Amino acid sequence: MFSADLKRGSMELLILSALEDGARHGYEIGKLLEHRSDGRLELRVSTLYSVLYRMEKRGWIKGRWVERQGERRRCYYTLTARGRQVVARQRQEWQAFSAMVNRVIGVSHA
Amino acid sequence: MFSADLKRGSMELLILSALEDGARHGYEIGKLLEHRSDGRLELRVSTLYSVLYRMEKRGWIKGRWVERQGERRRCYYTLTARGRQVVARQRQEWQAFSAMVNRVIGVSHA
DNA sequence: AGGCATACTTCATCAGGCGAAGTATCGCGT
DNA sequence: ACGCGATACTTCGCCTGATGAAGTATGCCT
Repeated sequence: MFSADLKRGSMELLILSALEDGARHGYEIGKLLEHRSDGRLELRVSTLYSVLYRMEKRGWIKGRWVERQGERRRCYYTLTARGRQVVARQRQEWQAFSAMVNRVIGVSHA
Repeated sequence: MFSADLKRGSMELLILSALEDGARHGYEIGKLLEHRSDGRLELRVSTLYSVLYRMEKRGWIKGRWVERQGERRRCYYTLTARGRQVVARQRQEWQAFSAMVNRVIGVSHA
């Protein structure tokens, strides 16, 4: 629904924010974010997993494979200490940025 | 100051919004946006002009060269009818998007 | 004359979201 | 038993758009 370019700067933050209240696996993160946005945010699987792999490689999150009887294999991700710093930083940057844009594009520049 | 990825989805809108109250040339647009954002938004010249060329090719804006005695040559851009539609559409999309993100990354998901 | 601001141009690079195609398992209805 | 949709993840190549770097040229101030 929203353009890819719009999402570019915030995919990491959105995904990280889904991990703030505990471990989740990829598919779950996707569904959660779609739910939290009332279906307005659509996450493509390729995007979702590529962001997760990238963030794990950077040490922001840590994945743990869980295989149980009668369940599909899933990789549960948790935030690292570094990841917590990153999400705080990105949240702050996003809020400053969105406030700035909203102000600059706002109506009254008379 | 803000990351390139963050800016990705909003450069066009920011620049278009600078043209809503009349014709301006490239350099002027850059300075205006920097001023309106209290210096927080830094526009690179290469970005600025490439966005302008792109938008003109798409018919959102129309450039007009002005050369006067004792002045440098400047290209003044104005919004086209199509451009007015685009800026309205992009503003709406941006506002919906930023509201959605702010809500999704917001603190309380207990 | 020198230096800085003004004003625009061109081009190669790079990262990130996405489409497409694939693998595999589980549960449900018929 | 069989098909189908949902679950869950993987890989790869494409395309777009912001950027850095380098360049051109002119006007103004000292």
